[in-house]
Amino acid sequence: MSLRHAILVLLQDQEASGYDLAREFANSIGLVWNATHQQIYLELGKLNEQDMVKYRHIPQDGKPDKKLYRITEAGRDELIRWLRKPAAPPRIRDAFMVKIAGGALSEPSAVLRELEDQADLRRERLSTFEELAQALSERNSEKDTYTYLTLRRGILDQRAWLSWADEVRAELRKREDLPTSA
Amino acid sequence: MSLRHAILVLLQDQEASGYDLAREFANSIGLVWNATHQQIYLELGKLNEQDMVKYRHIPQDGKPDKKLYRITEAGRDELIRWLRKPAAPPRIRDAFMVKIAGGALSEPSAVLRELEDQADLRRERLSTFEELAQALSERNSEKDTYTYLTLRRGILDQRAWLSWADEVRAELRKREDLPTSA
DNA sequence: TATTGCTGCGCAATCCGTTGAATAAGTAGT
DNA sequence: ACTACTTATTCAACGGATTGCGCAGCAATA
Repeated sequence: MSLRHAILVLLQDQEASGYDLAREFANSIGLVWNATHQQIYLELGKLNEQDMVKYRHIPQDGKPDKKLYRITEAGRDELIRWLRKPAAPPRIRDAFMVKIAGGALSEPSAVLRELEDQADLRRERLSTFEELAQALSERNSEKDTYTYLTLRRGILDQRAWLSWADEVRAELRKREDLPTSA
Repeated sequence: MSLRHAILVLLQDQEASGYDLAREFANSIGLVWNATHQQIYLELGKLNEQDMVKYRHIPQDGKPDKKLYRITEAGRDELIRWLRKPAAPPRIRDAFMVKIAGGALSEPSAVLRELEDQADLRRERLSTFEELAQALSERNSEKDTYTYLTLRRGILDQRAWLSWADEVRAELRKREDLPTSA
């Protein structure tokens, strides 16, 4: 349960609205933790009650008003406290992998089709991450090290997935056009 | 929400009790989806209500009675239907990665310590998977192909993580003993 | 002109998941 | 003899997460 901490990490160096955070969860931090806007607004509400964040109300015209949140001392303390204690290993929940495990029930060609869809996604992410990492490493500021390392994780992960996909492709093509064993 | 489907996949070729399934979730399929026994019993209850599975009540002496579940026609249909429709991309929730992203607040030495703990876990898993994959590829039966591919995924994943860890180590050692930028 | 999309916030219902506990009897170890 | 673990199932409470909906107005596109 550390959506709260992911939010606090993001608020560490910027003031942001719930909407801003939602966008960041879709991008940068989304690589590491994701959440919908409903969850984020809810959690911001709780964090506010607990004085971990506070906000300024910003009236806008043309657009709806917004609340710009920033982290408080108490929030930073909580974050540091959390950073100190060991994290539980991530729980794994990959529906596509469940499909592979149960793949004997499908036709190889159907599995291959979905594999390619997933591979497209991964390739897209890979190039996004690579571009971002490139940009970061050029202006080599001290502070971005951790963002860079996070991106590297994403990059290595996509590459690993794609080479696994190569293996699956090779394996399934042998079986394609053969009758299903179901 | 496809714990149900993971269960159906497991019941595809064996009759099993909730307890059996729980053990399998801790091992083989746990690599791909995990669940506690409470969840499994609950889901089996629901699946039973919906006639996707049925059970035989087996009285035992010495041990508590058990219910041996098997998949029904309706269950198999549901599974096939699910296999056909594209899977949503997995949601990512990795607390350790959130820590890296917010790492500027911690001391590098603390991050390194936790990195090594995680790395130990990964190395352990890696060798388990490698042994299992080895065993599977020796008795090369048609049917195990999918299990093998699932294991390969686990193997490549652990390796990718470990080489990422090498990068982190190299990067953080530069910063070790330097004052925190917080 | 109608539709879609973006900015921005929020509620309510429901479902999924975790934690903790209870029951019950056998077996293995100190 | 006592403790701990394994087999086997289930309940209760809570909190996290998803889905669906609603409001509101502006900009751009079809």
